[in-house]
Amino acid sequence: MSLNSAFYENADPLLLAVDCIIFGYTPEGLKLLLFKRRVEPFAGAWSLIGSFVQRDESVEEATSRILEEATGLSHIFQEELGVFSSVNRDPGGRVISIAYYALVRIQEEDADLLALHQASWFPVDQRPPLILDHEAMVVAGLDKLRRKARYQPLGFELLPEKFTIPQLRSFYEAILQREVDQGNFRKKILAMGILEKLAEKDRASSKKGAHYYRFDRDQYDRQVQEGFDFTI
Amino acid sequence: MSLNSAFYENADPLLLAVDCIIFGYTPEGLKLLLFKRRVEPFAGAWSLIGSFVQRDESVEEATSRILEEATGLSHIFQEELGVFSSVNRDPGGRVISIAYYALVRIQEEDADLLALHQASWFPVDQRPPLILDHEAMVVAGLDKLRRKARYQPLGFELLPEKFTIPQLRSFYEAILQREVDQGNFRKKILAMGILEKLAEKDRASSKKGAHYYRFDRDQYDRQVQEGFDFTI
DNA sequence: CCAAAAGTGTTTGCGATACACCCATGT
DNA sequence: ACATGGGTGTATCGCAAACACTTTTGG
Repeated sequence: MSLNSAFYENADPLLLAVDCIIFGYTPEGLKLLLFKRRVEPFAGAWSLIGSFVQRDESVEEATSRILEEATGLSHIFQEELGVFSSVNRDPGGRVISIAYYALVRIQEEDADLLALHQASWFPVDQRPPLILDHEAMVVAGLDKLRRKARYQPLGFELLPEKFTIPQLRSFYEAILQREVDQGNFRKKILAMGILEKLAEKDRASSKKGAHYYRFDRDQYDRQVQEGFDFTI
Repeated sequence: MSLNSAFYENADPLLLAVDCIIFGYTPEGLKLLLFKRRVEPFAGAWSLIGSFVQRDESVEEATSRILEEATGLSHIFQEELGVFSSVNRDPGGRVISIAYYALVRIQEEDADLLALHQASWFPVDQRPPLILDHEAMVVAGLDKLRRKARYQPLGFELLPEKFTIPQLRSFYEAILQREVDQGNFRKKILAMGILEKLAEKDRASSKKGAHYYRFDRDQYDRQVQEGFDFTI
């Protein structure tokens, strides 16, 4: 170890956890993936999914591990939200938690896994009471998602691979919580040059049918390189 | 303890630290407060100031404690920057660090304390090599400060209580790293209605003299309440 | 009276908003 | 043929950017 390990040995060891706010989206609105807690205290209550950070992994790796265990998906969008560290936040022990939010396409996760974990998608504004300070985490996550979606292309993590302009507009109406003008939205988003138009049309919601588009991440990255601003 | 304490007892305890990126500002530009490290490994090298989080304090409290110990000031602006948790980031032990950035008025801190801690202010673009991953923390802090100062009134934490419009403009030129038009800047910032004009003038930098102003936080908070956007 | 910085006024152009209008098609 | 949602075009307003101009005062 080090030449002066007393410095390290005199420090208080703590438990460090990660809790994940997993967001999804359907045409009905934003959703939140919640889990029935299995351990005391508060066994049986609704909770975010979480885990302790292990000695041999970084916090990001712990988050990826948790997300993959819970949904069966890897490479999920994840970003740190904040540290929750009140001394008495967890009656079970002195645990400091790093909250992450994650974005998943609701169709893609493994239904059996969700059942196994006793997990359910809730509309964000109809969420049940949550354990510990998880409600505060969700509020912070919602706030961050709503702010950030305005100037970063987070929506494309939540929508299906293929989507129509009206669907994308509905998503932003849900996020921004206000109406968005059809024509202006279409012109603006297409002018960015980051959507690839597909031949296929969606005929489910109108007789004329709406063209499907796909997010072109390479093009987006190139635009950003040139100082382009995504803001909706 | 809990009914199922095995859940907690089987977890790996870790050391949690806080490291502070302390920014200051002088007319010459942005400054960074660095410290000579006293303990091995890397004793004698330049470092951010930090400390382990103790069992009986939150991470925010630990940060305030560190900042007060280092500068003699309380109620310093502080905000979390990110978690640094690579498994091998610290050869001294398995330490996960939460980086905070803090903003102080350079005149106000206690000079004796700085000497006691072997601390010095460095121009941000002339900083020495730093221990561990502190260089990455500084880069992240600079990035966050530069982004955030554009749409949050962080500048007023760094400038003296009283400042002139030209001084404020110089600050934003340093932050944004580009020239800012005099006339337009003055009109915009005054139109926000968050500056209080003082009778006194600064005659140091011109014969005509420039009026001093003071940031009116109450007015700012009221404006924000009404959906006002600060963006420079 | 002139240089130098503070401070004011004027013009211009682009982008956001509002909204009118045209298109395609299943019933 | 018409209702319905997709898609296009156009007028307007506000505001940021550029920049010319006026003010003040010490040397």
